[in-house]
Amino acid sequence: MIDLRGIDLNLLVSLDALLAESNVTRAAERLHLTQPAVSTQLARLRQIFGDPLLIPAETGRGMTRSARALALMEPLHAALKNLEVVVRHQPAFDPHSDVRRFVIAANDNATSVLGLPLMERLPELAGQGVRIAFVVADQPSTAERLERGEIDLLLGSERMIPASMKARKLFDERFVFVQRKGHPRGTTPLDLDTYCSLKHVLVSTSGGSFYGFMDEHLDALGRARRVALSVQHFTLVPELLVNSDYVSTLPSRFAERHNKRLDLFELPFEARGFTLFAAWHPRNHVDPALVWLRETLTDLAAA
DNA sequence: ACTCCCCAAGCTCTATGCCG
DNA sequence: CGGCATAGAGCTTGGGGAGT
Repeated sequence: MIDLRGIDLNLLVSLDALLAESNVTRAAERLHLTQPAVSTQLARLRQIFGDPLLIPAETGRGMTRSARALALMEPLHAALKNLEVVVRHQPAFDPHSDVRRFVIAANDNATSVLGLPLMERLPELAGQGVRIAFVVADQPSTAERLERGEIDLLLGSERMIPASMKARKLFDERFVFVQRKGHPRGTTPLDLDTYCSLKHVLVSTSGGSFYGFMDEHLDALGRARRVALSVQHFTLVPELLVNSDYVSTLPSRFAERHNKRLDLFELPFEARGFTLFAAWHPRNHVDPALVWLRETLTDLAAA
């Protein structure tokens, strides 16, 4: 049972403006009310919360948010935004004028192939108000963080997507073989014997493993390769390869981003690829800001 | 169920006090 | 002086109770 007796929800809208402005007069302008009206609202809010919320600064100019006020800012704003979505169903999102922070969880492959293009093009796609934080998708807490609203969007392959989330396919991915430009192997097409004889760098996103998808495929063929190094981050591999004779097997889009320094070859055996998805909490399905973000990423994935 | 009326609440504005 | 708080007067709005 939700009990909000005695609380005028419009007061919370005023509080949202007060906390954003830290200034009664400017909050009043924003709310299309007079300064005394908002001042009395602030007095009522102080009563309700049992906290000064805004404290007049020592200098006599400006006000400072109390600790309680600071803690309230984000959740209150998010709650009011959610409420607006429910009530109005579709408040428009304008990336060029609206203020919004997005948190995207992804491994460094997805961050490289989708995040970097997004970051590079952000200045033309959105205004100063749109900021994006990329965070590591660390299973299994990702699902909980999506649930709590700490993460807006998860980029990952099918096995990373919690069943309770909505998801959209971004693209199919396949693996390619990579070696540095000028590698002593030469640039002829790769055969299975050569592949197995080279020293491989494996990306183990869970960390520490020397046995990956490719090794499963080789197993099935009754073959094996030499995995000399295991790293947890895709982004380390190009640097490692250009300064050595190590080779690797990488997702093709990631490899293409480094084609100035690395040569790409088809694998000498059939290897299963994967599909990259964007996933989000069902409550955000109609949030226009997240609809925009998903559309933008889908466009970039298709480009 | 509907209408009418009263009252409380909250808005407006102006004026003014207070504080650094 | 700038900015917030408060007071008083007048107005509108909406809820609740009483009467039909």
